[in-house]
Amino acid sequence: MDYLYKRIYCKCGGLKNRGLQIHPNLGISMETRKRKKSENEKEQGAFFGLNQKEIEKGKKPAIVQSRSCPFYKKIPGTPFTVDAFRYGAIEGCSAYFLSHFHSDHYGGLGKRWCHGPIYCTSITARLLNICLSVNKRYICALELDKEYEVGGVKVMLIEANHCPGAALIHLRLRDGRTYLHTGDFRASKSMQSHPILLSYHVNVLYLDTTYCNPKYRFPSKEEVIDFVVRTTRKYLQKQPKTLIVVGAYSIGKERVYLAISQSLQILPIYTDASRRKILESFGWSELSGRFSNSRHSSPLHVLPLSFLSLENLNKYLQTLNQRFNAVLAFRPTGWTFSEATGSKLDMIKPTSRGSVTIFGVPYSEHSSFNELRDFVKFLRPEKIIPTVNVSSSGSRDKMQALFNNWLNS
DNA sequence: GCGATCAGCT
DNA sequence: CACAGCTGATCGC
Repeated sequence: MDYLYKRIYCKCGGLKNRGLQIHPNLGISMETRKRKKSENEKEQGAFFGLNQKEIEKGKKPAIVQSRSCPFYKKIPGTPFTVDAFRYGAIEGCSAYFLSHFHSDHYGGLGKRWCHGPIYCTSITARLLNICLSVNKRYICALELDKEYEVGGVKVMLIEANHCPGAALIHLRLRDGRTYLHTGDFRASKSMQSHPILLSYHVNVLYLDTTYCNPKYRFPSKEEVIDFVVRTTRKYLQKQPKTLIVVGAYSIGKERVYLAISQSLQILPIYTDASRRKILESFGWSELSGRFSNSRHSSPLHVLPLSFLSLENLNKYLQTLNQRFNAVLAFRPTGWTFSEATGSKLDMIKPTSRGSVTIFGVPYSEHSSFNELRDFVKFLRPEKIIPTVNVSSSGSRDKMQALFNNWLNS
């Protein structure tokens, strides 16, 4: 058991950052590395800030130090960047915003960060300290829904409905212009009643366009949670000695297991020490009060998503010697290929073998296509700068055509 | 050995 | 598929 546990999901903090400080001498050696052939290599190079010479030589932006910060991470007219920590010191940037604590956004942060103050929510601030050992003197925690002045700009962080600590960044410049950077977010109707979004017209919107394609339709979080709870109840009725497992990678998806714990009164939630420490740092009493140290006495376990295979879960079940005789696992992923919409959730077919059953559920922490469209139509910004799916001109053009359509109808 | 990075993978 | 990592290889120190 210990072997399985340590090897598969307890590696020194499990959730620790792998990407750290840029090294000044990483240059030449990287060029020898294998590279993926790409048709629009040249175009990508230009987009990601390689100079023309480098592009003509066929260089990819593999060298961190020579790769410059893409334009969409810089906020014009301000000394700010957003989620830009992997480019060393950025010229003209005196305040580095971090929208939320996921590695593709905080990449480059670590104990040696020294390029300037990092502005984020208090949950994200605690995670920077706990997980990445970022020097406290660089961390500036801002409360949600409170206006601050930073470098002559009025700043407000707004709940992003993504992972814990994720924020939208609302900026009001001295010249009267208003910008909104969504970081990663899931747009919702309730966001549309936020006072600051109702008070100021947004000139430029930096938008999380992860699912900016009509094929991305999925149910609300509430519908998925309801499905998970109903399914759990059904399995427990049939087999009371079922172990419930919820997969998760770093932070995010907490509501899924919290809802199971709350609605089924199977109080204790078991997870490993490193994840527990992180979850407790959120300061959510309804969650922190439910943890158990004992794998054997808790019927609800939170395990790394990568661990959720039929084989692993079957082994895991064996290690809990007789306490449980079946496993019901949920794999909350952004989007499932199966066309599971709100009304079709019950059509989701699990994979199962022996006494292990795994359900993939479309619990998304990004906006669906329709949610994105409704949010943009509500804001009616003059300009939209997508921050995701920007590496190919094809997808950029497609998105721009959609934006034009939304704003002109 | 250790930290940092990337391609490849899921 | 796409998310948000994880793994192994490799490099510099």
